[in-house]
Amino acid sequence: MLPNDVKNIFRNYIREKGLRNTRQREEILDAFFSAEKHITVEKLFASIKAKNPGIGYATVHRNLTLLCECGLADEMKIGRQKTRYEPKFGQKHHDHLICLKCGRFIEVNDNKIEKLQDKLAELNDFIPVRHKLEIYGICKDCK
Amino acid sequence: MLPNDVKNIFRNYIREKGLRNTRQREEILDAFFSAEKHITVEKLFASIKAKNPGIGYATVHRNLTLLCECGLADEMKIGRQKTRYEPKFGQKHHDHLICLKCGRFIEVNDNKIEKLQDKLAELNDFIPVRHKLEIYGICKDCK
DNA sequence: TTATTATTGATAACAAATATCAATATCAAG
DNA sequence: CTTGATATTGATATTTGTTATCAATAATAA
Ligand SMILES: [Mn+2]
Ligand SMILES: [Mn+2]
Ligand SMILES: [Zn+2]
Ligand SMILES: [Zn+2]
Repeated sequence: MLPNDVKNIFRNYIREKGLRNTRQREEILDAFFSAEKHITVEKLFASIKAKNPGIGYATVHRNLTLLCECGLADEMKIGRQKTRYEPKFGQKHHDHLICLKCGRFIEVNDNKIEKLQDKLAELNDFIPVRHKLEIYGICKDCK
Repeated sequence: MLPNDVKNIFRNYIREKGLRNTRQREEILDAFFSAEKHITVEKLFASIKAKNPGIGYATVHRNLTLLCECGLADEMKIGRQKTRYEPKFGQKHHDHLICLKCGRFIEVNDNKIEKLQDKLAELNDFIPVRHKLEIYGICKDCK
């Protein structure tokens, strides 16, 4: 079961925008926060469809977009792959090590790197807003 | 005019693979190394077509792929944007600051960051192969 | 010069993301 | 609890960027 805070963020966002809550929305929210991180629409759709064959792909897609809008999800594009989504709630920023063999995502954070990035931006008279650091290589299980 | 080394790398690669050199290939090579960095197929195609209306989009695309294969170009995907290509010849690795307003790419390199990345990978029992660091924000001309 | 076959350019096919739309469900108001 | 306005859904069409196809042409080696 997922924290009530998460549900409330979503429900409040929906109400505030004059939208409506639906069975599908609750299902998608639940499934998304229970599923593997960095999931594609396709996979999330499949997992929901297993229990609710009536669900539509477009509905899942649309609601993932909504989840991004209200800050409960982040969209990520890795190379030519399909867009992935990762649930976001009360966790700080992180970067990824991505295994070239098995595709595993390892979440990492290095405060020194983050600080140096800010320095680097400043040095170039550049105001950093967000960043993406991906290290591709071979994970311990694959070597 | 571009260094003869570049032309030779391309020509040698072509010969070694049993391929053939063509007027279009020379044109594309020239145009690519004269054009703005981080260019899309579409833009490169347009710039070539201005002088040679007969050129085909697919030909430009195919040859950019060839250039990547022989190490004279790097492909880069930024979010949902079209694939970009950047010429590569005798220059070391760099990362990018990307302006959210004007789209400008600023090339940067920070050796400390690179070292820390390797450390971070090692700490996770991960063999780094390549990485991508993009810092999005506002460039000095846009703020 | 000739034969072989890689290349080209036009266009078709493909895949992912998004838009469309009629049927349906939500929910505020009475 | 109805009812009416309208947001949502699910099926499918459209769009977009990329890649494949193929007949005509051009590049190379013999
Ligand atoms: Mn993550
Ligand atoms: Mn660059
Ligand atoms: Zn792995
Ligand atoms: Zn700018």
